[in-house]
Amino acid sequence: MVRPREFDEQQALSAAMQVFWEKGYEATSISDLTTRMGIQRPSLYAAFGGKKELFETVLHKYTQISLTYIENLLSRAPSAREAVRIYLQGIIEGGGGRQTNLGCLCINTMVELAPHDQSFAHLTKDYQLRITELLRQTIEDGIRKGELASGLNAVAIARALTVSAVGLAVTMKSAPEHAYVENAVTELLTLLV
Amino acid sequence: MVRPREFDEQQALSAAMQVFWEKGYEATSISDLTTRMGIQRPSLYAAFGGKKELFETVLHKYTQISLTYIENLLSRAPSAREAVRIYLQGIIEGGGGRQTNLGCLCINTMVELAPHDQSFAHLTKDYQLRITELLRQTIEDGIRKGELASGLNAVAIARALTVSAVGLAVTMKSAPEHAYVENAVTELLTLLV
DNA sequence: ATGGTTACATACCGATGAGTACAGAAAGTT
DNA sequence: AACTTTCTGTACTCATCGGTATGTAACCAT
Repeated sequence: MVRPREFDEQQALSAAMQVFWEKGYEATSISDLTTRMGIQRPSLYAAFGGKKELFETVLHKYTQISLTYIENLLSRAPSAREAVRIYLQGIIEGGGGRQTNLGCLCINTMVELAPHDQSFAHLTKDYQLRITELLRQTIEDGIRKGELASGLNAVAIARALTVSAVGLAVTMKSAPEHAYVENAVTELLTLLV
Repeated sequence: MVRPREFDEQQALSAAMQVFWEKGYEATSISDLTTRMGIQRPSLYAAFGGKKELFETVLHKYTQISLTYIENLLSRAPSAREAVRIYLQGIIEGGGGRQTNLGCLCINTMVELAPHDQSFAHLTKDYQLRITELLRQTIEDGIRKGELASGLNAVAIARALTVSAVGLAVTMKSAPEHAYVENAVTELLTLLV
């Protein structure tokens, strides 16, 4: 009813996302966050609860954005194979607000926090399953349209590609040779033949 | 010349490896280390330099052990395809001292530290390249022996499989369904057909 | 304009972080 | 047995951690 927030919550969340993305959860301090979010300490606690709660909110926002982005990417592609190629290529080149060598926030979280926190294990696993589901639909559409061989096991391929996409996102963090990852992607696409 | 160390350095390093493996670099404190290594704070600094130096030593030891283990695994398998299958299966089941849901220390490091530290980026990338090289040799041996089709692109397949192996190790950290990863591995093995 | 409420900003809290000084204990050498 | 050297263990430093108390400024309804 009185005195509205002076900062935009979504904008602050985006800033927090950037910081967690760059530094990881443990290495990010509250001071890092308040500086980049442009707000004061007590405001952070009042608006977002605390470091862990803020991170959960940030991660949730990230998965929403990321999955929507991937869904659009896949559905707008001219063919099933192109869809998968564009998706994997995007991981290499960092499309959709990604910075290549920072990988995927959700995958980073899977590595850092999933083994120690059940809720993060569940959240990150769920993210991965949703990607698999999107890929499965893309592949099945391709089969239905006659672009892909009817004998393909859409579920198995979607799972293999998801695992590979995770590996690709992680590999990017070590700044690999361009030819290395391009080559891997090309080979992975033969799963669709 | 006088008073030898009261602790075994290699044993202490193994203990430190365990801790870093479980908690990651940032989340591990010196107290965590000294407790599990069974030594006192100043002994740690005297013997290993400091947290970062200790971690570098630990990571070096880890890559040595891991690569030797993988090399043996691949070379002892009855066939090229079996070799790759056993390797990927090992990631799922946690062979060779691995604990499944902790993933691979070197891959964890790639995620946590590679983007912020050039030396770790190099070290982890090198680890990955060595695995690729081992896989390439295995595949080429298979082709030479007639187990695998002569038209296969050994380099590309080795790269794709390495990326997938990385993804698999990461995926394991979120405690996925057994069928999910088994399925993915089976599908990935079709790259060798 | 004013009262009641909420956000902001400074300054602080205890706990813990990495790293070290220093004294006492143990070993090899003579 | 005494001396020198190195390791061990306690206790400390200073910085920073996550989180909070408190006073002040800003807003809205009346």
